Amino acid sequence: MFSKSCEYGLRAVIYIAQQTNQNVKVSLATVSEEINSPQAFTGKILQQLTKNKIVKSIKAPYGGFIVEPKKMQTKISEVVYLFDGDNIYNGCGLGLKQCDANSPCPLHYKFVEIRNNLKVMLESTTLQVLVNEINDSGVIWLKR
Amino acid sequence: MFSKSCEYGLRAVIYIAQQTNQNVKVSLATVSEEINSPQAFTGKILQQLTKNKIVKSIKAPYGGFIVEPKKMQTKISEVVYLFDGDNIYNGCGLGLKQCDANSPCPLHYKFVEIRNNLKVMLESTTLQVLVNEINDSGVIWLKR
DNA sequence: TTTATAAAGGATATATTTGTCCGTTATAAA
DNA sequence: TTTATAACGGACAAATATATCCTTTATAAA
Repeated sequence: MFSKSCEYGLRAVIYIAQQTNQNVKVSLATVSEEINSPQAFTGKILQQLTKNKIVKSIKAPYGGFIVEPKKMQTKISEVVYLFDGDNIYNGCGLGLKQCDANSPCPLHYKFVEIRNNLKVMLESTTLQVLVNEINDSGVIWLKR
Repeated sequence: MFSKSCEYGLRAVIYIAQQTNQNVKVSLATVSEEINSPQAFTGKILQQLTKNKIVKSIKAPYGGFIVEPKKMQTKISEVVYLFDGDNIYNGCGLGLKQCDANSPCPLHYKFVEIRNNLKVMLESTTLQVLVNEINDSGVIWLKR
């Protein structure tokens, strides 16, 4: 479904958001450990999230990553877009460049609903929403 | 969503099924031309479809590929499974190995419905269904 | 039986994704 | 001001996906 980069990116940002919500700043080492991802590669992922202002990095001793309050409104779709673009919910299921109601591929109409559900889900789910749900349930599963 | 191999595989098998339905046997050259895919690579794809009995190849002058009548009941999910496995509708959206109702990732429940819709769609759509729809609409868009 | 045709399949090439290594940079704390 | 820490970023490596080339094999038709 998503690329590895995107999966790691989503797990990382959700983890950081949840830790920020507990007033905890987390280092790369901690993130990669807690989401079970390769550390150096996760470093690159976090750089992308930082450049795009989705997370904030503190470059210093006792530094690390946080999600600033206003960025808790970040939609999951923005994170997905950063790593994988919008092909997953806007592209043709059979890989055609041009595929719409005017010249639909044989699976076009069957895909429309599914892809739209996915899009709506990704666009209606913010980091804050996920953090709240995690807080309510008490457990966070991001590493197995 | 799907790999290139899977996209080519789906386009190819749909095209061949539709041509078989018109009593036309098609060569690799024709298939790759009509679905706009690289010929040699498409050859490998067709070999996989042949080995898995989804299409039948006739290795001879004036040979080519057809979909045998009983294979018109092949589900799209079988083709997808052949190339991409079932991760797309059975795997965790965040890439966790273990993710279910007992230990759900933060997106688990939001994904359940979407992935299930996809699964149902792929499992309820047969080549015959698509060929009928193509025949009804009169046009087949598989190459742009 | 010979020949021409088209698929099969092995070897290889290219591109992209995933992943690592290591020196550089910023900065908090001593 | 010095030092230790943790992110940054460039170069490189490995794995996988995508794609090509060319020889071999099967067989229909002449």
